[in-house]
Amino acid sequence: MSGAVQRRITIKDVAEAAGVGVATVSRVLSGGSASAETRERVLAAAARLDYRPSALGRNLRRRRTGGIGLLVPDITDSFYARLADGVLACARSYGEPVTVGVTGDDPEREAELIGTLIEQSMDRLIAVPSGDGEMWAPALRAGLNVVFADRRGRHDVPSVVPDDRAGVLTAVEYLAGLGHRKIAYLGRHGQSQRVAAFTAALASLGLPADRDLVVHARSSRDSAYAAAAGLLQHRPDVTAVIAGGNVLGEAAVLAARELDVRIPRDVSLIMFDDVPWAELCSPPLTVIAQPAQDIGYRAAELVLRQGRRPPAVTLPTQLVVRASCGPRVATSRR
Amino acid sequence: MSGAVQRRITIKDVAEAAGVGVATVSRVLSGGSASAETRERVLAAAARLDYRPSALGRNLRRRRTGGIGLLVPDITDSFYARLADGVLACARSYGEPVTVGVTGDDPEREAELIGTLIEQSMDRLIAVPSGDGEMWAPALRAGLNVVFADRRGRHDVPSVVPDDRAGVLTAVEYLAGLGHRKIAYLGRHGQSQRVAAFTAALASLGLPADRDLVVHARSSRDSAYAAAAGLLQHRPDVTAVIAGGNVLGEAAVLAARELDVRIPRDVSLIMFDDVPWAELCSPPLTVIAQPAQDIGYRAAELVLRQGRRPPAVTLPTQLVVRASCGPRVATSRR
DNA sequence: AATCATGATGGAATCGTTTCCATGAGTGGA
DNA sequence: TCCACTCATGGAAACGATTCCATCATGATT
Repeated sequence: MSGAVQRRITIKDVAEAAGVGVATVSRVLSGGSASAETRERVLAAAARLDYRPSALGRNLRRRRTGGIGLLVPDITDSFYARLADGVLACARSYGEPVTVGVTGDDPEREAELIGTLIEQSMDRLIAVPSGDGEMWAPALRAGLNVVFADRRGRHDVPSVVPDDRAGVLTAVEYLAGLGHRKIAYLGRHGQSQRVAAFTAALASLGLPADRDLVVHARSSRDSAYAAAAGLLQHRPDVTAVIAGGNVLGEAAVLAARELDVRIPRDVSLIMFDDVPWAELCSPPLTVIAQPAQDIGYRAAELVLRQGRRPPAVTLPTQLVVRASCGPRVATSRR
Repeated sequence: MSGAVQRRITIKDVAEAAGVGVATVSRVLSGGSASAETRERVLAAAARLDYRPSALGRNLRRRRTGGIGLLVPDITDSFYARLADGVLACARSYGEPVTVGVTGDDPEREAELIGTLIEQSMDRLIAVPSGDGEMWAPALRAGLNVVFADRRGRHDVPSVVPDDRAGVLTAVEYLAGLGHRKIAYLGRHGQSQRVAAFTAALASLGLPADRDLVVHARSSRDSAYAAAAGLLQHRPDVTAVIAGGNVLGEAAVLAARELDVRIPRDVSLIMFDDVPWAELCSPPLTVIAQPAQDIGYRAAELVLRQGRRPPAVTLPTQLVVRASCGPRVATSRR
C-alpha cells in the first residue's frame, strides 16, 4: 500500500486556497452569481485540490438526500434484474446513486428495508411491493416519494406496470385459438390482478373457469416446482398452461420433463416474461414479453421528476410465438 | 393522499419529550451508560415518537459512512446478479445499505461511478474492476476500502475470485479425455487470468496452443455472438469450445444453431457459470459452476470486517457434466 | 467530618455544506 | 454632489447527530 490516507478536502480548503470565503465557493460551485475573476480562481483551486463536495454535508443542510432507493423481491430473477437495470440507467443519467434492497417478497423484510432507507434520508423510492401494500402508510407519511413498479400496490401511489390484462387475454385467446379449452394459470401469490384478468378472459371466451385452474406458488424455485408438478400430475385434463413468470415457466418445463409430459404435444406452455434462454430451451418457449427494463426506466423518471405524477402507467406486452404451443389433441393426456 | 408531511423527528425532540439532554439520548441509543430509569424514559419517548436517527447526521459527525458501494459490469447477467445477491445478503445481516452501480465494463463509466460514491462518503466498495485497475489509485488514496470480486485487478487490493486456473484445467482435461485436441477458448476481453490458465493447460497436456484458439469478445451480447459465429465458421478444425461466461455460452449455442453446427456431435461445448437454463437448454450444457453468490458474500464480509484482510480468497469451481460434450469424431467437421 | 472516587448528566463543539443577511464598493440618475 | 440601487462578498446560523468535558450528586474511605 502506498500513500497515507489523506484528510478529506473540504470547501474550507478551497476557500482558503482561492483566497475567498466559503460562501463564495459554494455559490460558484452551484452556479450562483460571482464575478468572472473570482469564479475562475475558485474553479482553479477546486480543480487543483481535486475537491469533491460531500453529499453528506449538502444533504444534511438541504434536508433531502439525492439518491433513490430500489426494492425488488429477488435481484437474481432476470425480470427484476432487468427492471433494476432500467432504474440504474435512468438514475445514472441524473447522476443519482441507487440503493438496492432485496425483499424476498416478505413484507416484514420489506418494512425493515424501508426503515433503513428512511434512516438514510432517502426521499425517493421505487418498489415492487410485496403483500398488499398496507404497511406503506408510515413510509408515505414520512414524506417518502414512492413509485411502485410491476405491481399496483395501493391506489394512492403512482405505479408503472405491464399490461397484465391485455397480456393474459392475448395468451388465452391464442391458446383458445389452438383449440384448448382447459387452460391453467400457474402464478405467484399476490398476482391478483392477473388472476382476475385470467378468469375474465376465460369467461369472455366461454371457457370453463374452474377455480382449481389457477395454482399459486410462493416465489421460491422449490415452491414453483412443487406447484407446477402438482398441476401437471393432478390435472391431466388441462392441455395448456400459462406460467406467470420466468421462474414459474422454468419450473413448468422441468416438472414436465420429469413427469414425461411432452411440450407441446401433451401440454402447451406460455410463459410470462421473455428471457434470453426462452429461445434456447427445448422446445423454444412461446412467451408474453414484458418490457422489464422500460418499467424500471419509467418508474425512475417518475420518481425523479418532481412534478405531479400520473396515477398509473401501463406498458404494453407482446406475444412472441415460438414452439411451446400446439393444437389440442382430441384425446386427453394419459 | 391523506396526512400532511410531518417534520422529521430529531434527537432534540426525543430529549425534550423524555426531559433529558440530547447527549443522554444519544448515549442511551448507542448503548452508553445511563441510569436504568433514564434509559427507560428515553427508550419510551423514542418509541412513542417513532424516532429514527438520521444516518446523515451520524455519518457526518463520525466522518465515515455506513453503507457499501457495489460496482458490477452488468446486473442483467445472471452471474453478476447472483454476486450482487450475495453482497446484499451479507450487507443486510449487518444492516448496511448497498449502493449499486453498473459499469458496463467501461473504465470511464467506472471512474465516474467511483466519483459519485466518494461524494456520498462511501468508504467501502466492492467492485468487479473493468480495465486493468490502474485508475483505482486515486480511489485508494482517498481512503476507500476496496475489495475486488470475480477479477483480480491489482495486487494491492484484496480480492475474492473463483479458481479460474483449476476450472479451466478441469475443463481442458475433461475435453482432452474425450479425445479433443483442438480446443478453443471463447472469452471476454480482460480475462487474461483465464487465458493464461488455458494456454498453460493446453501445454501441460501436450495439445497445440495455437494463438488463434482464443477468441475475445466485448461484453455485449452482439459482440459475443459475432465472436462465437466467427470462431465456428472460420475454424472448422476445432472440435471443442470453452465459453468463458454464460452470455458467451448462450451466444455459442445460438451461433451453432444458426450455422447448423450440432452440439455435441460437431462440437463439444463447456460453459463457465452454471445458470438455471443450462439444464433447460438443448442439449443441456456441461458447465464449470462458479460460486457467484459466495463470491459476493465473502467479498462483503471482507469489506465489512475492519481487521486486516487476506490478499486474495480463491473459491473452488466445479465441473457439472450434462450433455453438451461428446467424444471427438475422427473426421473434422464439414 | 472531610476528601476522594464514581457515575450520571447536559452544554457545547464539531462534522461539511448551503443560505440568510449585513457590509461595502461601485454605478447611474437626479 | 449625493442618494438610491445593484452586485459581489464573507460571516454566521442551521441541518442532526456524536462526543469531549465540566458539573453535580452520591457513596465510600480515611
